[in-house]
Amino acid sequence: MASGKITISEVAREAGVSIATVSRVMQGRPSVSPDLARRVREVARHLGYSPSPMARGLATGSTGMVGILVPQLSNPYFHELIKAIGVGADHDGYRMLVLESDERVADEPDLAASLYAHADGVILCSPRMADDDLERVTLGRPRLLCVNRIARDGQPPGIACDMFSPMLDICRLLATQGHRRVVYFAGAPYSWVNAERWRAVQHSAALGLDPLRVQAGPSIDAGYAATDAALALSPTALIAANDLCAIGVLTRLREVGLQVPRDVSLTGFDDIPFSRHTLPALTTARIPRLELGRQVWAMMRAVLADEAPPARVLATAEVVVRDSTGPAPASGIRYR
Amino acid sequence: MASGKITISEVAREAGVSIATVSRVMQGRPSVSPDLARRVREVARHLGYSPSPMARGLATGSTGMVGILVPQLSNPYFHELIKAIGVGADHDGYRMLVLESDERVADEPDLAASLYAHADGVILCSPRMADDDLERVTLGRPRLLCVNRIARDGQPPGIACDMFSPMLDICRLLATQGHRRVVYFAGAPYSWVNAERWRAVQHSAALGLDPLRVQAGPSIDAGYAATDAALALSPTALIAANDLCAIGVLTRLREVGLQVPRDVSLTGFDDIPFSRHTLPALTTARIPRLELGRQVWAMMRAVLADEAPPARVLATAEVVVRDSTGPAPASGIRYR
DNA sequence: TTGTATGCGTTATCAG
DNA sequence: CTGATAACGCATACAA
Repeated sequence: MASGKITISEVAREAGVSIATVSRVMQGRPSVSPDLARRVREVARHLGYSPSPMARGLATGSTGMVGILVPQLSNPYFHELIKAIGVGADHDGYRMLVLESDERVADEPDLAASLYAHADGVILCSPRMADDDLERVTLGRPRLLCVNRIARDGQPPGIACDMFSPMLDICRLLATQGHRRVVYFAGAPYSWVNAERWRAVQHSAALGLDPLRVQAGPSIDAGYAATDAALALSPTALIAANDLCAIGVLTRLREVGLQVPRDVSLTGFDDIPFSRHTLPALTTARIPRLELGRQVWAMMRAVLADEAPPARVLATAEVVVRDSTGPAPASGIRYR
Repeated sequence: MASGKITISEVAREAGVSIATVSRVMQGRPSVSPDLARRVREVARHLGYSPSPMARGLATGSTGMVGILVPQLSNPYFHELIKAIGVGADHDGYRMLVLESDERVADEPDLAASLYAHADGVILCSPRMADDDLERVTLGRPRLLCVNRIARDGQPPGIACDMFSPMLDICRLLATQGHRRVVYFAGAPYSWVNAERWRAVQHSAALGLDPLRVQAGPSIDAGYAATDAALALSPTALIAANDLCAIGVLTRLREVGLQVPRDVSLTGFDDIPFSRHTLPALTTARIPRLELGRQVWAMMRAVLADEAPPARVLATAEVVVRDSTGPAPASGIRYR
C-alpha cells in the first residue's frame, strides 16, 4: 500500500525484534511464535514494508523472474503463448520478464543474455538465431528452454509443436479440392517453424501438388507485399506461413479483384483470434497454445528445481477449415 | 556470451587488480589507465563476466527497469504503445517490465505495487481502478505515471490523449451522413477512456443525433455479443468503444444479414493494424501512439531524474474515414 | 523460539 | 590512478 523505502531493520526496530525474526515472518516460516508473528506482520503492514526483491535476490541467488524472448509481440500468437505460460508462472509465484527481438535476429543473443542476467530461467520462443549462436547462448546456462525450435544437438532442451503434419493436412485438403499449383508465402527467414511448414508444403508434391514459393514474412504487410509475385506464378491456392501474413494477402487479393475462394484459395497458420473475423474466415491450423504453455511451464519448473529436463514433448496442431478454401477454379486462375 | 556465475572478484584476481578497478572499468569511468582498462576488459570478456543486476541494484538503489501495467496485451493498441515507450527506454538503457491486469480491476493495485518493487519507475496505462485506489497506490511513490487516465486531483501525473473531440468528430461525420439514432457500444466499465468516448457520444445530441448505449466490452467477443441488443434499438449507426469491439460487431452484423454501411454504419476507435483489413475497412480514430509513447518516456525520464513532472500534455487523435460508414438508409434499418 | 553474525556482488567513499 | 573497505537489504547457518 505504501512506499518502498522501509527496510527490514526499521520493521525490526519498530517491532522490537531482530531482523532475522522479521525475515522469518515475511517468509511465513512456522518457527515463530504466533503472537510475535502477528505483531511483526502488523508493524510491517502499518509501515508499508515490502521486502526488496533485489536484496532478497542477492541473498538467495534467485530473482523470482523468468525471462521470455519472442520475435514479435505484434503477433497475437505469441502473447497468447506468453499468457498461457504465465498461468503456471503466476501460480508458482514467478514474474515474467518479456522481451521482443522484433525480428532483429542479430540482437537475439544479447537479449537472451540480458534476460538471463535478470531471471532465474529463460524461455526462448521461436528463436531465429543460427544454431551456432544458439549453442553459444546455451553454453553455461543450464536454465534455458526453447519453444518451437529444434536445435542441432537438442541444446537447449525444450518443446516444439508438430507443424509438419498439420501443414501437410492443409495441403491434402487443397489437393482433394482439385488444386495443383500452390504458392507458399515464406515467413521469417531463419525460423524453424517456417522451415517446417515449407518442408511440409514441399512434401505435398507426393499428394499431387505442385508447390512453389515466394518470400514474404511473418506480418500483414509482408503478405500484402508478396501477393503480386505469388499471383504471377498462376496458382489456384495460396498457403501463407501464418495468419498475419494471410490477412495481408487477403486484402491484396481483394484489391486486384480476385474472390476467395472462388478464384483462389488461401490458408493461414496459427489461428489467431482475428482469423475468424476476416471475410472470408480463414482456413488455418490451430496450435494449442494453452496446452503448449502448460507444458512449457512444467518443463521450466523442473529446470528451475534442477531436475533433469523431461523428454521433449510435441504437441499437435489441428486444421481448422473455414471459408477461405474451396474447389480449384475449373479454368485456372482468373487474373487480370 | 557465457554463464553468469563469474563475479567481479574473479575478474579482479585474474587480472591482478582490485575489484574497485574492475568496477570502474565496467562502468566505463575515465579514471583508469587505458592499458589497465583494456586488460581488464579483455579478462572480463574472456571469462564471460557480466555484472549482476541485483548486486548493482542493491548498491546503487536502482534497478534499471521501468514497470508498465496495461489492462490487456491482447489489444494491439497497448503493445504498440508499449513499443513506442520502449524506444526511448531502450535508448536510455532501461528495460521494461510489462504486466497485464487482464481487466481484473481488483488486482491492479497489487500488480502496480509489485511492479514498483522491481522497477525504478512505473507507468500505469489506462488503469481502471477507482480514484481512491489510484490515490492509495500513488501514495509515497514519486515515480508513478499515468497514461490515458485523468485522476481526481491530478495524481499521479501523466499524459492523456484527447478522446473527446475525435469521437465528436466521428459523430459529426455520422450526423452529416443523415444518421440520427446511434448506439454506443460501451467498453471497459471503469475506463476513463471509455467514459470520455461515451461523454462525446452523448454530446452529439447537440449535433442532432439520438445517442443510445449498450454495454459491451473492450474485446471482439464483447462486441459480437452485444450486437443483437444494439440492433433491437433500431439504430442506423453503431459506434464501438474501440476497434476490437467493432470487429466483433462486424461479424455479427454479417451473420444476421446486414450490410455495412448500406444497412447500418459502424465505427471503431484506436486504428489497430487489423482495422484496415476488415471488410469493409473500419472507420476509426487514430491515436498517435508513437508520439504518445515519446512523450510518456520524456516524462518518465524526467521523473526518474527527480525533475519536476512537466505539465500534463494532451496528444490528439484524428479520425480515419474508411468504408464502414455511409449515408443512413432512407427507410431506417432493415432488420429481419 | 529468537538473536548474532556472515555473506551475496556491486558501488562508492576514502586513503594512498 | 588505484586499492581497501564500508554500505546496500536480506537470508541463513550458528548460537543461545
